[in-house]
Amino acid sequence: MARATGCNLETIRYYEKIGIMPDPPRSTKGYRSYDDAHVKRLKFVMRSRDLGFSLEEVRGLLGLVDDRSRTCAEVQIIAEDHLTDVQAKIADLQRIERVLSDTVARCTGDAAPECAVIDALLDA
Amino acid sequence: MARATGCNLETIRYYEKIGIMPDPPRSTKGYRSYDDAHVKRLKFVMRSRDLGFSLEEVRGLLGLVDDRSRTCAEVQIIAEDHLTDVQAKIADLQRIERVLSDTVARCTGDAAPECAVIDALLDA
DNA sequence: TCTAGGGTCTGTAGTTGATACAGGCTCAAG
DNA sequence: CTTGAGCCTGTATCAACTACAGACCCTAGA
Repeated sequence: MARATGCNLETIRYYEKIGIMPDPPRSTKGYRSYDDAHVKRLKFVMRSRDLGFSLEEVRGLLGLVDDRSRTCAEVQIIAEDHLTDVQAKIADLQRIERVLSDTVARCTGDAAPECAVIDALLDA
Repeated sequence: MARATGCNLETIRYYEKIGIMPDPPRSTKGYRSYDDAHVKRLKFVMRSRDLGFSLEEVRGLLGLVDDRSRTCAEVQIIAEDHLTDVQAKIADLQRIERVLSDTVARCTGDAAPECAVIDALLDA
């Protein structure tokens, strides 16, 4: 399954340990055997993680996948909360980017021991 | 010093343990006593962390503060590397934001068990 | 003088999301 | 029959803290 999905082997076992992935059936020698449903679930997890959902959020989303009697409204809440988080992080990073690029621009970059970046950090 | 800087008490001791902050002199009963230089250094660390520098990067910056014979060019390298990282993170998050907001927009948000977000994660 | 409350001290464990072994078993090819 | 690869479990490690436990210490009020 690691090869099929590109997911790290240890990560799959980690997901199993924390209950994100189910315990798969084992061969007589104890080897895990996975089927298409496992692969599909893992891909779901990977895509969710790639979109920045935390494992707890993924757990919530999986609960909604597993129990299709639950509603779109529940999913919407999780996704919108996450979207808000992402937007806040973007705003934060953009602020940082502004400060950094302003300061770096004032850097002469020469061999002198005076530096605009250090000064900004010392005196801001 | 925690009160003076707004830094968590445990965090200050953590910085001391890992060598970001120097071991302060102690009273006879073993209480730490800090002076203005400590406060200034801690504020430097806090501002650097706030700008997203890792503790290792902060350590590098502090080295340049401590040894003013070193150059502006060295600082510029650290700061520009970090700026590149920040810009990459912003781009990543903006991609995520696009996908998320597109998907959430297709969410009906009603009581039905069908959900555009789940479908996107399942079938993408 | 006693006591209650807050502060400080050290040291250790927990957090998130993995990743990296160590040490052992199994399996297929040459 | 060996060699190399793969799998198994379990534990340790990473960043950057945070949260205790259990022990002191210090000051203010009764």
